[in-house]
Amino acid sequence: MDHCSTCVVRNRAICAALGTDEVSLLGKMGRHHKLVAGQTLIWEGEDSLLVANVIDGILKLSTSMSDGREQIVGVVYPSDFIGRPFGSQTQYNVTALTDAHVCTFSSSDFDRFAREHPDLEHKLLERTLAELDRTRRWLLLLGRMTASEKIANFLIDMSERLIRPDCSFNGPANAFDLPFGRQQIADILGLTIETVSRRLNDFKAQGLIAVPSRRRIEILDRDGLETVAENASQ
Amino acid sequence: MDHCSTCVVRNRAICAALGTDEVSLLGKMGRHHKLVAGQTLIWEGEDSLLVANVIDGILKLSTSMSDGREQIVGVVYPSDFIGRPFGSQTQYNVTALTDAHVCTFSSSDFDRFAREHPDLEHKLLERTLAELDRTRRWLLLLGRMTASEKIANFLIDMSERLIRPDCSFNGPANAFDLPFGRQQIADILGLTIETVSRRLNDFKAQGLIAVPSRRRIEILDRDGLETVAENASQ
DNA sequence: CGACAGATTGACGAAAGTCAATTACGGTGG
DNA sequence: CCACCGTAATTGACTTTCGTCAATCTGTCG
Repeated sequence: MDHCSTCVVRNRAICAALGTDEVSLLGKMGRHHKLVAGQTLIWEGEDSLLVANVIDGILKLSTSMSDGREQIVGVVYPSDFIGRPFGSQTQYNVTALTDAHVCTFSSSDFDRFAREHPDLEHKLLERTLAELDRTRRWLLLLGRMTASEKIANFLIDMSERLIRPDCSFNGPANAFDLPFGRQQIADILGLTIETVSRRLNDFKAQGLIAVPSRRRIEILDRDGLETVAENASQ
Repeated sequence: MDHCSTCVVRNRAICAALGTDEVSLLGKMGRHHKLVAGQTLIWEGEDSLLVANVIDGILKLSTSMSDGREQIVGVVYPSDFIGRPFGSQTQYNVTALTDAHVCTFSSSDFDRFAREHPDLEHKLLERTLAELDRTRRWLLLLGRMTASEKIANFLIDMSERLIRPDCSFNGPANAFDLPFGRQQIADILGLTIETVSRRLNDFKAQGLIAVPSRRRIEILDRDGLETVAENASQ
């Protein structure tokens, strides 16, 4: 009955702030959910009714305009936290990119529990601060970088963040599968799929990367890619 | 000696989470600082040595690329909190846009104090979550909006956020002074000063706004401006 | 093997950037 | 109070980048 004791993210999710007794208290409030790829867990603008831990899978946070233009504003991985505690509305959609498992809590239950457990709130604060830093760096990418710079930075970022069956050290990977299609890459970088496709081919032609299949990326010249990421003109 | 008891932001800054005794403890750790317009308080990439409350004035948070391109990633007003607690590095510059007063704390002192005062951390968490929401909405603006849409949204945002000698209710202002020059507006919106200038003139020509002096904006047709903000094509 | 979504490629257009010249504001000092 | 100066902002001509639309290709899966 107590899923937490066997939970694969027990020591990496915010639950790591809690002792055995407390985590089982929290666990009793939580519900396991399976999501299929493409399924939306939380809708933009709806009342903030639930928060969740990601157990397995990858999800996107996105906002869109009335005419359909979309911007992905965050990507979450196993052990990451989802939702807006202490707030009335969630400002973005949360959608599974792959099949996923999440552990959901009612917002009000979670908020109450968190207020009674400062260590949990502290963990949440550290995560939120880190996410804010990351998001602010993304502003520079969206506001000031060219398409080539955006894509180079994106690839480097992915090579450092994917491959996280955590634990054992593994530096930046030079070959990996993206969990995104071209449209999603475009929605992350503020570009169109055509531009993403063209610039990727440029990189291929320059020998910086190889793209053996749709979602697979192999970085052949990391230094070169990093040069493009800093300053496309060099 | 105890500045806190007379502090104008005592009840709006994160200090509002603390009782009289605790705030005076915190106050003993704080240092008053005057900044002149243009002065940088924290440099991007340097060790995170201090955090601060803004007492008076407006400051920008910004990052830049090696060739000088700059993106403003945040703007802070009186009662707002500055800096990166619980972290090793600050990821952006903090620079005064106007003459300003801040109340600074050594990061390590503040971190220790915060961990001992859950209510303070909670306040900080709520602020950080709100700032993250705001920053994520900014991603949509930078990634997916046209210049006209960006500027219309910016003006509406400003009309709602300025005019905060707080307290007394005052809805969105239809006339206000921007605390930014054209270059700074460009650095917020990911544009050039020329484009900002041209689109502002378009709005003037359409009778949406008036620009009686360099930094003054008068919104003449808020509905029209909101229409442009949502969808420039309408 | 074939169908279909996803990705690529090409031709074209539009939006924003660049560079350069001009104008206007706002502060200073006479 | 007015003239002057320097910075900031505007304006114009031109270029570049990226987006749009349409056609084609490809790999994934039934």
